[in-house]
Amino acid sequence: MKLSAKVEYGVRAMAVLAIYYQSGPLPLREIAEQEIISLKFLEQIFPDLRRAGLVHSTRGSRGGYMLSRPPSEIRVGDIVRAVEGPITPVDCLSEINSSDCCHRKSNCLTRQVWEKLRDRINDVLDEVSLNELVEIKPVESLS
Amino acid sequence: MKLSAKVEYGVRAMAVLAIYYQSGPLPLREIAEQEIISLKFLEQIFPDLRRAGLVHSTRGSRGGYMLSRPPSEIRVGDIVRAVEGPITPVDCLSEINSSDCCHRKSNCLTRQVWEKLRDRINDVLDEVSLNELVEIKPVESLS
DNA sequence: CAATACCCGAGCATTTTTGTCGGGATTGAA
DNA sequence: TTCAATCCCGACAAAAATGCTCGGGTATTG
Repeated sequence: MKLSAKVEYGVRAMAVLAIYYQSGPLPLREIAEQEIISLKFLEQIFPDLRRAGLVHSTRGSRGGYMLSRPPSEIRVGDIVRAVEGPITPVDCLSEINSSDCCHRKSNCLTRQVWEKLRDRINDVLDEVSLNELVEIKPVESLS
Repeated sequence: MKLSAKVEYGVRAMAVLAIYYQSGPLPLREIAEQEIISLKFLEQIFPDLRRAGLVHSTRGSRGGYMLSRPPSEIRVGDIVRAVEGPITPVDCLSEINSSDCCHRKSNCLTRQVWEKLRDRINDVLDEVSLNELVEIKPVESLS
C-alpha cells in the first residue's frame, strides 16, 4: 500500500511549478536542484504529466515546464493517476482482469471492500488541489 | 498503490474462517483447496494473523485455525495491518524515517496529503468487519 | 553554431514479491 | 505405540517491480 517514488517526486515537482506559476517555463534542472531529485529521473516522470495535459513544455534554450492550468484546477489525484495509472488496490479491479476474477465465491465477497477502498482513495486525493498544497496554512490555535 | 497478494489471500482466508465460525478448527489445507491458494503460502501468512491475535491455532491431528473473536469484532483493517504492517503511503510517514524527511520544504507541504490519505485508508478498512463481508447482501432494487 | 533544454528508449542493480522446499514439533486416533 | 494430520520454521529461488543511470537524439534560442 505504498505510492512509488515517481509519484512522490511528481507531486513535489508539481508543487514547485505551482509556486512559480506564471513566471514562465521552469527547467527541470531547477526543480531537480531544489528538490534534490535526479534530473534524469525527473525527465522520465514529466512526459507522463505532459501526456495527461497537466503541464506544458517548451523546448530549447530558456525552455522548461509550466502548469497548463491554474494550481487551483489541478488536484493531487490528477498527478497520481497521471504517473501511476488508475488506482487499483487489487488486480481484480482492473478492467483487463475483471472478467475472470470471480471464480471463488470469496472473491466476490471481498471485492466490495476493494472497490470502496479504491473510491475513497481517489476521493481524498481529489480533495486537495495544488494551490491548497502550496499556500501557507494558518496555525491551528486550538485542536 | 496496490495491496500484496498476501493481504488479498489473507482476507479471503479469514472470510472462509468467518463462514465456518464455531465449527471447530479448520485446517489450512481446507482453505487452500476452497480458495485455490498454495498451502505453503498460506502457512506463511497465518503466523502473522496469529501473532496479531486474530486467529487461534490448534496443532496436531484434527487441528487447524479458528477466529479468536466473533466475525463482527474483526475488521478488514486488522487483517491488512497484521499481514502488511502499518499503512504508510510514503516512507516519510513511517516512524523510522520521519526524523529526516523534511529537509526540502516541499516535503512538508506534501506530507499533509499523505497523512490524510493514510488516515482515510485506515478508516475505510476499519469500517468493514468480517461478518459484513460474509453476510448475504440484499439485491439493490433501484440505484 | 553553440548552448540549453526537452525527448526517447535501453540497460541495470537492487529490492520486493511470491512463492517452493525440506524438514521438525505436536497432537489425536487407530 | 504407531501413524497420519497439522501447525511451525527457516532457507532458498524465480520473477517482477523499483529506482534509477546512460547515451544519445531533437527542437529552440541567442
